Amino acid sequence: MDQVFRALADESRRALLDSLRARNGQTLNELCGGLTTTRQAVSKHLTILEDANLVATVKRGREKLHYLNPVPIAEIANRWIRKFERTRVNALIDLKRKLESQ
Amino acid sequence: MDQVFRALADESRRALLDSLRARNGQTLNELCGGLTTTRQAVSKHLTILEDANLVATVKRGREKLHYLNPVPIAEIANRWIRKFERTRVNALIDLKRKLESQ
DNA sequence: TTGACATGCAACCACTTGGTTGCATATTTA
DNA sequence: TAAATATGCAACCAAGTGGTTGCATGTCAA
Repeated sequence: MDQVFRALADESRRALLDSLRARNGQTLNELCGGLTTTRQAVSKHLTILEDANLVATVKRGREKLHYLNPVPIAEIANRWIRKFERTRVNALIDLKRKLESQ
Repeated sequence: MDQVFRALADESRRALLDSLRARNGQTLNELCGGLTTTRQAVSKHLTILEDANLVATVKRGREKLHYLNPVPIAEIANRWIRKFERTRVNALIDLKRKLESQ
Protein backbone atom coordinates (compact mmCIF):
# COMPACT_ATOMS: atom_id res chain seq x y z
CA MET A 1 0.00 0.00 0.00
CA ASP A 2 2.83 2.35 0.86
CA GLN A 3 4.49 1.54 -2.46
CA VAL A 4 1.30 2.45 -4.30
CA PHE A 5 1.04 5.84 -2.58
CA ARG A 6 4.70 6.59 -3.20
CA ALA A 7 4.41 5.54 -6.84
CA LEU A 8 1.42 7.82 -7.33
CA ALA A 9 3.22 10.76 -5.71
CA ASP A 10 5.16 11.59 -8.88
CA GLU A 11 3.55 13.49 -11.73
CA SER A 12 5.67 11.74 -14.37
CA ARG A 13 4.45 8.38 -13.16
CA ARG A 14 0.82 9.49 -13.07
CA ALA A 15 1.29 10.68 -16.65
CA LEU A 16 2.63 7.24 -17.59
CA LEU A 17 -0.49 5.65 -16.12
CA ASP A 18 -2.59 8.11 -18.11
CA SER A 19 -0.70 7.14 -21.23
CA LEU A 20 -1.28 3.43 -20.60
CA ARG A 21 -4.91 4.13 -19.91
CA ALA A 22 -5.16 5.86 -23.30
CA ARG A 23 -3.39 2.96 -25.01
CA ASN A 24 -2.62 -0.20 -23.12
CA GLY A 25 0.29 -2.53 -23.86
CA GLN A 26 2.85 0.07 -24.93
CA THR A 27 6.57 -0.66 -25.09
CA LEU A 28 9.17 1.38 -23.20
CA ASN A 29 10.13 3.30 -26.32
CA GLU A 30 6.51 4.05 -27.11
CA LEU A 31 5.97 5.38 -23.58
CA CYS A 32 8.99 7.67 -24.10
CA GLY A 33 7.30 9.29 -27.09
CA GLY A 34 6.68 12.98 -26.60
CA LEU A 35 8.62 13.09 -23.33
CA THR A 36 11.75 15.17 -22.90
CA THR A 37 13.39 12.87 -20.35
CA THR A 38 15.67 9.99 -21.24
CA ARG A 39 14.57 6.42 -21.80
CA GLN A 40 16.41 5.33 -18.65
CA ALA A 41 14.45 7.78 -16.50
CA VAL A 42 11.18 6.45 -17.90
CA SER A 43 12.41 2.91 -17.33
CA LYS A 44 13.07 3.71 -13.67
CA HIS A 45 9.59 5.13 -13.29
CA LEU A 46 8.09 2.03 -14.87
CA THR A 47 10.05 -0.18 -12.47
CA ILE A 48 8.57 1.74 -9.54
CA LEU A 49 5.08 1.38 -11.01
CA GLU A 50 5.73 -2.32 -11.57
CA ASP A 51 6.95 -2.82 -7.99
CA ALA A 52 3.78 -1.11 -6.79
CA ASN A 53 1.80 -3.54 -8.93
CA LEU A 54 0.27 -0.64 -10.85
CA VAL A 55 1.78 -1.88 -14.11
CA ALA A 56 2.14 -5.46 -15.32
CA THR A 57 4.60 -6.35 -18.07
CA VAL A 58 4.94 -9.02 -20.71
CA LYS A 59 8.16 -9.65 -22.62
CA ARG A 60 7.66 -10.23 -26.31
CA GLY A 61 10.94 -10.80 -28.06
CA ARG A 62 13.16 -7.81 -27.43
CA GLU A 63 10.16 -5.70 -26.51
CA LYS A 64 8.48 -5.32 -23.16
CA LEU A 65 4.78 -4.53 -23.17
CA HIS A 66 3.31 -2.52 -20.29
CA TYR A 67 -0.22 -2.95 -19.07
CA LEU A 68 -2.10 -0.78 -16.62
CA ASN A 69 -3.28 -2.61 -13.53
CA PRO A 70 -5.90 -0.39 -11.90
CA VAL A 71 -6.58 -2.81 -9.04
CA PRO A 72 -4.34 -1.10 -6.44
CA ILE A 73 -5.93 2.23 -7.31
CA ALA A 74 -9.36 0.72 -6.88
CA GLU A 75 -8.20 -0.66 -3.54
CA ILE A 76 -7.21 2.82 -2.40
CA ALA A 77 -10.62 4.05 -3.42
CA ASN A 78 -12.42 1.21 -1.69
CA ARG A 79 -10.43 0.72 1.48
CA TRP A 80 -8.67 3.96 2.28
CA ILE A 81 -10.55 6.82 0.72
CA ARG A 82 -14.09 5.78 1.47
CA LYS A 83 -13.44 5.85 5.19
CA PHE A 84 -12.62 9.53 4.82
CA GLU A 85 -15.55 10.23 2.56
CA ARG A 86 -17.75 8.71 5.21
CA THR A 87 -16.77 11.47 7.63
CA ARG A 88 -16.67 14.14 4.99
CA VAL A 89 -19.87 15.99 5.75
CA ASN A 90 -19.55 15.62 9.50
CA ALA A 91 -16.00 16.95 9.42
CA LEU A 92 -17.02 19.97 7.40
CA ILE A 93 -19.93 20.72 9.70
CA ASP A 94 -17.65 20.27 12.69
CA LEU A 95 -15.03 22.59 11.21
CA LYS A 96 -17.65 25.21 10.39
CA ARG A 97 -18.99 25.11 13.95
CA LYS A 98 -15.54 25.45 15.48
CA LEU A 99 -14.64 28.32 13.20
CA GLU A 100 -17.79 30.19 14.05
CA SER A 101 -17.30 29.74 17.80
CA GLN A 102 -14.05 31.73 17.76
CA MET B 1 -3.48 17.99 -6.86
CA ASP B 2 0.22 17.20 -6.95
CA GLN B 3 0.55 18.49 -3.39
CA VAL B 4 -2.21 16.14 -2.26
CA PHE B 5 -0.54 13.09 -3.81
CA ARG B 6 2.83 14.02 -2.36
CA ALA B 7 1.32 14.64 1.06
CA LEU B 8 -0.36 11.24 1.01
CA ALA B 9 2.87 9.52 -0.02
CA ASP B 10 4.25 9.47 3.53
CA GLU B 11 3.06 6.89 6.05
CA SER B 12 3.53 9.26 9.01
CA ARG B 13 1.22 11.79 7.38
CA ARG B 14 -1.38 9.17 6.54
CA ALA B 15 -1.22 8.12 10.21
CA LEU B 16 -1.82 11.75 11.23
CA LEU B 17 -4.90 11.85 9.01
CA ASP B 18 -6.07 8.60 10.61
CA SER B 19 -5.54 10.14 14.03
CA LEU B 20 -7.56 13.21 13.09
CA ARG B 21 -10.23 11.01 11.64
CA ALA B 22 -10.43 9.16 14.97
CA ARG B 23 -10.56 12.44 16.90
CA ASN B 24 -10.89 15.72 15.07
CA GLY B 25 -9.58 19.07 16.32
CA GLN B 26 -6.43 17.82 18.06
CA THR B 27 -3.57 20.12 19.01
CA LEU B 28 0.00 19.58 17.84
CA ASN B 29 1.02 18.12 21.20
CA GLU B 30 -1.96 15.79 21.21
CA LEU B 31 -1.07 14.57 17.73
CA CYS B 32 2.46 13.86 19.00
CA GLY B 33 1.07 11.48 21.62
CA GLY B 34 2.28 7.93 21.18
CA LEU B 35 4.74 8.89 18.44
CA THR B 36 8.48 8.47 18.82
CA THR B 37 9.44 11.39 16.60
CA THR B 38 9.92 14.94 17.82
CA ARG B 39 7.26 17.61 17.92
CA GLN B 40 9.03 19.55 15.20
CA ALA B 41 8.91 16.63 12.82
CA VAL B 42 5.17 16.27 13.38
CA SER B 43 4.77 20.02 12.92
CA LYS B 44 6.50 19.80 9.54
CA HIS B 45 4.20 16.98 8.47
CA LEU B 46 1.17 19.00 9.53
CA THR B 47 2.40 21.98 7.51
CA ILE B 48 2.62 19.76 4.42
CA LEU B 49 -0.89 18.43 5.07
CA GLU B 50 -2.10 22.00 5.57
CA ASP B 51 -0.47 23.19 2.33
CA ALA B 52 -2.19 20.30 0.54
CA ASN B 53 -5.46 21.48 2.07
CA LEU B 54 -5.90 18.10 3.73
CA VAL B 55 -5.87 19.69 7.18
CA ALA B 56 -7.42 22.98 8.28
CA THR B 57 -6.29 24.71 11.45
CA VAL B 58 -7.77 27.10 13.97
CA LYS B 59 -5.68 28.99 16.52
CA ARG B 60 -7.21 29.07 19.96
CA GLY B 61 -5.03 30.96 22.38
CA ARG B 62 -1.63 29.33 22.45
CA GLU B 63 -3.03 26.15 20.95
CA LYS B 64 -3.59 25.24 17.32
CA LEU B 65 -6.44 22.89 16.54
CA HIS B 66 -6.17 20.61 13.51
CA TYR B 67 -9.15 19.46 11.51
CA LEU B 68 -9.29 16.84 8.80
CA ASN B 69 -10.45 18.12 5.44
CA PRO B 70 -11.40 15.08 3.38
CA VAL B 71 -12.44 17.09 0.32
CA PRO B 72 -9.16 16.71 -1.62
CA ILE B 73 -9.24 12.97 -0.97
CA ALA B 74 -12.78 12.81 -2.22
CA GLU B 75 -11.66 14.74 -5.30
CA ILE B 76 -9.02 12.12 -6.01
CA ALA B 77 -11.65 9.44 -5.71
CA ASN B 78 -14.08 11.29 -7.96
CA ARG B 79 -11.87 12.75 -10.66
CA TRP B 80 -8.75 10.68 -10.86
CA ILE B 81 -9.43 7.21 -9.59
CA ARG B 82 -12.81 6.54 -11.12
CA LYS B 83 -11.42 6.96 -14.62
CA PHE B 84 -9.14 4.03 -13.89
CA GLU B 85 -11.86 1.99 -12.26
CA ARG B 86 -13.90 2.47 -15.40
CA THR B 87 -11.30 0.57 -17.42
CA ARG B 88 -10.58 -1.92 -14.66
CA VAL B 89 -12.37 -4.96 -16.00
CA ASN B 90 -11.43 -4.31 -19.61
CA ALA B 91 -7.77 -3.92 -18.68
CA LEU B 92 -7.75 -7.17 -16.76
CA ILE B 93 -9.42 -9.03 -19.61
CA ASP B 94 -6.98 -7.47 -22.03
CA LEU B 95 -4.00 -8.45 -19.90
CA LYS B 96 -5.27 -12.00 -19.50
CA ARG B 97 -5.72 -12.36 -23.26
CA LYS B 98 -2.23 -11.01 -24.01
CA LEU B 99 -0.64 -13.29 -21.43
CA GLU B 100 -2.39 -16.33 -22.85
CA SER B 101 -1.34 -15.53 -26.42
CA GLN B 102 2.37 -15.74 -25.57
C1' DT C 1 5.21 39.53 36.82
C1' DT C 2 7.33 35.26 36.43
C1' DG C 3 7.49 30.68 35.16
C1' DA C 4 5.46 27.02 32.62
C1' DC C 5 3.46 25.65 28.43
C1' DA C 6 2.36 25.48 23.15
C1' DT C 7 3.99 26.49 19.04
C1' DG C 8 7.11 28.65 15.33
C1' DC C 9 11.46 29.35 12.91
C1' DA C 10 16.05 28.23 11.22
C1' DA C 11 20.12 25.75 10.57
C1' DC C 12 21.94 21.48 9.86
C1' DC C 13 22.41 16.39 8.41
C1' DA C 14 21.76 11.68 6.51
C1' DC C 15 19.20 9.52 3.16
C1' DT C 16 16.24 9.25 -0.81
C1' DT C 17 14.93 10.49 -5.37
C1' DG C 18 14.73 11.78 -10.13
C1' DG C 19 17.75 12.44 -13.48
C1' DT C 20 21.88 11.74 -16.32
C1' DT C 21 25.74 9.14 -19.01
C1' DG C 22 28.08 5.01 -20.42
C1' DC C 23 28.17 0.44 -21.35
C1' DA C 24 26.25 -4.43 -21.62
C1' DT C 25 22.89 -7.81 -23.24
C1' DA C 26 19.49 -9.70 -26.13
C1' DT C 27 16.74 -9.86 -30.37
C1' DT C 28 15.49 -8.81 -34.96
C1' DT C 29 16.73 -7.99 -39.80
C1' DA C 30 19.42 -7.08 -43.99
C1' DT D 1 27.18 -12.84 -39.67
C1' DA D 2 26.81 -7.95 -38.85
C1' DA D 3 24.26 -3.96 -37.97
C1' DA D 4 20.34 -1.95 -36.03
C1' DT D 5 16.96 -2.05 -32.42
C1' DA D 6 15.03 -2.61 -27.52
C1' DT D 7 16.00 -2.98 -23.14
C1' DG D 8 18.87 -3.65 -18.71
C1' DC D 9 22.43 -2.42 -15.37
C1' DA D 10 25.58 0.57 -12.78
C1' DA D 11 27.78 4.63 -11.35
C1' DC D 12 27.21 9.20 -10.48
C1' DC D 13 25.00 13.84 -9.21
C1' DA D 14 21.90 17.70 -7.83
C1' DA D 15 17.91 18.46 -5.41
C1' DG D 16 14.42 17.12 -2.25
C1' DT D 17 12.87 14.91 2.12
C1' DG D 18 12.40 13.55 6.87
C1' DG D 19 14.54 14.14 10.83
C1' DT D 20 17.17 16.48 14.51
C1' DT D 21 18.75 20.41 17.81
C1' DG D 22 18.56 25.08 19.49
C1' DC D 23 16.36 29.13 20.19
C1' DA D 24 12.47 32.59 19.74
C1' DT D 25 7.74 33.97 20.34
C1' DG D 26 3.39 34.05 22.32
C1' DT D 27 -0.10 32.70 25.89
C1' DC D 28 -1.84 30.99 30.20
C1' DA D 29 -1.63 30.64 35.29
C1' DA D 30 0.19 31.15 40.06
